[in-house]
Amino acid sequence: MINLRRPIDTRDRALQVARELFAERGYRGTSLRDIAKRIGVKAPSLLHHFPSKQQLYLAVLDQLFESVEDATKAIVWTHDSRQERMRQAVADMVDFIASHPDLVRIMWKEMADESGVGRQVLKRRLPPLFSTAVKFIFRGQRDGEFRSEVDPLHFMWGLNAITIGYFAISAMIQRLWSINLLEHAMIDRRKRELTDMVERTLFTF
Amino acid sequence: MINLRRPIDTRDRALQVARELFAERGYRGTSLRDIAKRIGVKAPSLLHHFPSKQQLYLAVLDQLFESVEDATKAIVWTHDSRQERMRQAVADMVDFIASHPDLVRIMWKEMADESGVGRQVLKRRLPPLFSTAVKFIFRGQRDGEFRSEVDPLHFMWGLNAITIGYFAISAMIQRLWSINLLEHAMIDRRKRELTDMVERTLFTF
DNA sequence: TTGACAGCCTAACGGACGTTAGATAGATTT
DNA sequence: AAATCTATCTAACGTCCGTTAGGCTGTCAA
Repeated sequence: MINLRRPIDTRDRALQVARELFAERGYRGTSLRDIAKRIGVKAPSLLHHFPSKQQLYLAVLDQLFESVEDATKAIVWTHDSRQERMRQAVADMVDFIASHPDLVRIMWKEMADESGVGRQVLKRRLPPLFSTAVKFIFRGQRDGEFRSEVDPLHFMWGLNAITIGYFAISAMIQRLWSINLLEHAMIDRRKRELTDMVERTLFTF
Repeated sequence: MINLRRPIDTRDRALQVARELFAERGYRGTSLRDIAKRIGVKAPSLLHHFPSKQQLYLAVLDQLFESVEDATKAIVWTHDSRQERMRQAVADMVDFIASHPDLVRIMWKEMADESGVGRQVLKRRLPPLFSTAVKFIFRGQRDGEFRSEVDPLHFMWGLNAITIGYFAISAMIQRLWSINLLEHAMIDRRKRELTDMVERTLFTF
């Protein structure tokens, strides 16, 4: 009989499908059998590639954080003013988030969940991301480009809520108002709204 | 033997404990046995008061929406300018949310979840709440108090994310930065930040 | 006084889940 | 050619879950 198995594929497909399902239904709402079925494989086969369901989830989470960290690194190195770089960062952030809808939903579920499986991963990988942004804002304040009465960390928590949180509920908005926040026009509008907000609350003029 | 049972209590206690646990661990992460144990009762006894776990959850959700609707009604009827009423509404909203931490977390989980049990409840009760706010902003725009280039519905989604979303992750912030967002000083700060933001992005001066 | 009922209990059912054991078959290495 | 390894399978185990059946007991109305 012809060999229909493509060994290396299964692991990658598992990561991809797991990401989709975890984003949609959460960790507890997704069974290994669900993931396996969508790949066209039986559940125990997944445990050949990952030691447990929990480890599979953590692998997904790690992959997401890596793409976030890559995106973050890509933002920082330009020679514009800090105000211009901030504007650009917000726009890039929206683009990135909009093109990774699964990421936003998993990340947000993990942040909002108290009994989350990924607590350790968040504890390790989230503070450095915020720290980078906080330092950036702090330097801007020192140089008089950003308002000094703004608390950088609080500002970032708010910005986090209004970008990630905003898109995390896009599925509900689609259901209730039949408006797709991930559409091109909507993303552009959101970019403008957020940039405006950041300019008005953070920038000195 | 003395009768230690206080019949009416159990139902109320169940609603209260269920609200706490659903907020903390989500619908799927909370079992009837968990809820029952915390009340000091066995699981099947809960089904004497509620026909199923799902109905218990929906009862919790209904209760939450009622308190939100009550709070909303309390805001509207003053005779100040719309700008002043908006400022007041934001402050009241923060106070309300901070004093109902369970509400925020359940509501947010429900909004972010695609397979949520409470979809129907949200579909019925969320749009009217937003509609009230949207009409208010719309009238303010007509009278020149609010910027006309702001889209009221988008603005409200953003405001929703930055208030509810912000507090929904307070447990994580406590864990990662040892800062309690629900403390008095933090709530006041948040009130000021949000009022500032709303003034700067929505108000005409 | 008695019968209905409310509120709890124990026991257990059926199903879903994560996981393990062990077999099989093709690919790779020796 | 033989041995080993890799990726899958089937079968099943133990656990947890929501829910049901049925029994007990104290309360209260007729």
